[in-house]
Amino acid sequence: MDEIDELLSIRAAELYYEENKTQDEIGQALRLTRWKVGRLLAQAKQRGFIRIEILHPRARRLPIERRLRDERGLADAIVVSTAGVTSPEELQARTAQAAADYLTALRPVPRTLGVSWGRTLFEISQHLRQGWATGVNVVQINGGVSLNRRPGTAAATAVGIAQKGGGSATLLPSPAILERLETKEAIESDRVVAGVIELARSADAYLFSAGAADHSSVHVESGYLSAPDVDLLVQKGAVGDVVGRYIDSDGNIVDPALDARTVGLTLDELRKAHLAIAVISGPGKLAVADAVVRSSLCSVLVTDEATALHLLGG
Amino acid sequence: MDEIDELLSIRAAELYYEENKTQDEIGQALRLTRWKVGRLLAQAKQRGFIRIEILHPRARRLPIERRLRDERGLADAIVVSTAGVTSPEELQARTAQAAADYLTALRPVPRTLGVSWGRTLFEISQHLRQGWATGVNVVQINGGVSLNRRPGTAAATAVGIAQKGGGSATLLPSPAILERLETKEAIESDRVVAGVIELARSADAYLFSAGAADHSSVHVESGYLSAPDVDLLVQKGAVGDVVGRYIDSDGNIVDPALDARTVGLTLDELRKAHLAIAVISGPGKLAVADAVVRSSLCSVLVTDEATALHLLGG
DNA sequence: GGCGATCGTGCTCATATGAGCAGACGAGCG
DNA sequence: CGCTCGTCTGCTCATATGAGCACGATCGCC
Repeated sequence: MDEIDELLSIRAAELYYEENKTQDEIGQALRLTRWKVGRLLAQAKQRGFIRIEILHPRARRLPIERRLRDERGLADAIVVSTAGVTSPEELQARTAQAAADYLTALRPVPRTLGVSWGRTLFEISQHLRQGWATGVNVVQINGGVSLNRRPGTAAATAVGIAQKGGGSATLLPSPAILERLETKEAIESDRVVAGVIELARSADAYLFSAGAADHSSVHVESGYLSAPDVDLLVQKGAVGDVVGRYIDSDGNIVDPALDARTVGLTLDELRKAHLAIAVISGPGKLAVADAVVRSSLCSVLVTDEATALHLLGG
Repeated sequence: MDEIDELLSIRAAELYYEENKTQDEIGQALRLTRWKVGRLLAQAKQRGFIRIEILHPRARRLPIERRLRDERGLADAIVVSTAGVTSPEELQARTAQAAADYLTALRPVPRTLGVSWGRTLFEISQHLRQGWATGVNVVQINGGVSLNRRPGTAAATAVGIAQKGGGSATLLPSPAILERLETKEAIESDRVVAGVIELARSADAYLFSAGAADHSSVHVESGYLSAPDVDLLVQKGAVGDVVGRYIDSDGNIVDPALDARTVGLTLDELRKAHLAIAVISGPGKLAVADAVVRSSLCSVLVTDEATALHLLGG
């Protein structure tokens, strides 16, 4: 297209989209036939001169979702729009809302839902509506109730999701990571704990997030790991954690010894699940998000536009 | 509209604009009639959820132009889009291009065009195409050839516009501002100078910019005024200058004594013109732009979107 | 509880738009 | 010089969309 046509297509686009004239009227104004106008508009679109944005906190990006499904082999993907986002909190809220919406619309409704805990999960629980489901029982899939500095967040998450969904919550009464392997094995052989883990294994669906491998991690905040511990993990290639288990960029366990002291479902159990919903968003989690998707830890991903584009761009 | 309809309208908009489904298909997907879908889309537009932007350096904002004409009484207005602008230089270039386009499309073609000089005018001269008109003679409307540090800019502007328009340029061989009133009167009574000014008065159209009242002014740069002079003018209420004459926010001359020493067309002569095209853009010129429009110094304004919205918002 | 006002709904019909096609035009080549 | 090929143009026709209308539900008011 030469410059004259390019300019005409811009003039046509202005009249069409900003002044909502018909293509015929534009044709008269610019001394073109209406078919020429239609073609100019089509070219303007195709060449990317026209950008249509949907400005709404609940807006999604369906074309990106499709690409994620097709190119990254996900069963489903939910991508929230970042248009008009001003703060990290807003991004987090939008993603949590989208996850809550996805859960609410999920069919068939899971009878048992396995959940992890953390900031993201807690926010999802808050965005769920009272009565989002009827009779959904919730079970924790990794430990972490007791040592939390902000007590009750882990429990509140599971209980909140269950209560709003008209079911009950089953907590996993165990720390996330234990100091000694023996203690971990002893705890796992406890009848109650073993029962909870068994229940978690039988869940119809899992909902979890992933943490970045840095000092802002809930594991550091909760006291399960120290800042130097995390530095060491990063040195070994860790990009983040999923249900308390640190993985590298290929989704492999970074520190098997540490992993053996971590209570809850294993990553392979997650991988075998029919429905594993990961909710991961924010610029700090690009690497983990990629690792999770690359290693098929989730079948469904809820994320933001920027993260999604990163997953597709690499 | 309740929340459920709001969400539906967003879903519909996603399917319509991002997935280009027909309203009928969307109706089937969301279990709505196609008429309902059409109404949801109309509401989404009307409530501002849908934003359509035209991303092109030559794109204009016609609705804003219309409002400027209607609400600020301009004969015509050209508003360039700021979408995708990354630097002040780009904004300047877009505005200059728009002014050049406007001149080129101007009918009837002016036989004599009065021009001021400065950074903006120079850039317009560069954006004009060879042969933008045939036989347009250009005359300077205010003094300022000699003292310029970057010599020749003022002359190059007028000469460039004339040469590309197949005409000749008439320069005003005088400083912009003289130190003594007597000198100014002597210069104006010179046969050549008086002849040029007489020619300028008879021009069919005027093209000029406006300067902000600060130290970045070309008058400071050219040595006609010192920084403290400008500070004093600001103290007296100056918001900027037009053809070398400093005005307050109502368009009145700030310092009559200084004005009497300024060579060129007077502001009232500009106001009486049939066609006075002001080209003013950039965040530093909001106040002058407002003063120029408020006091009818121009009949046509070429500006950027942000400045235009400022003119409408106050 | 009856009644009108108001709103939302799904229709009919007119209009706007896009797909596909036949002819015109011009560039490149034998 | 004439041919062919590809591109662009303006058409026909099918489809998508929007305006306007009649109906029924809902609500407030008496």
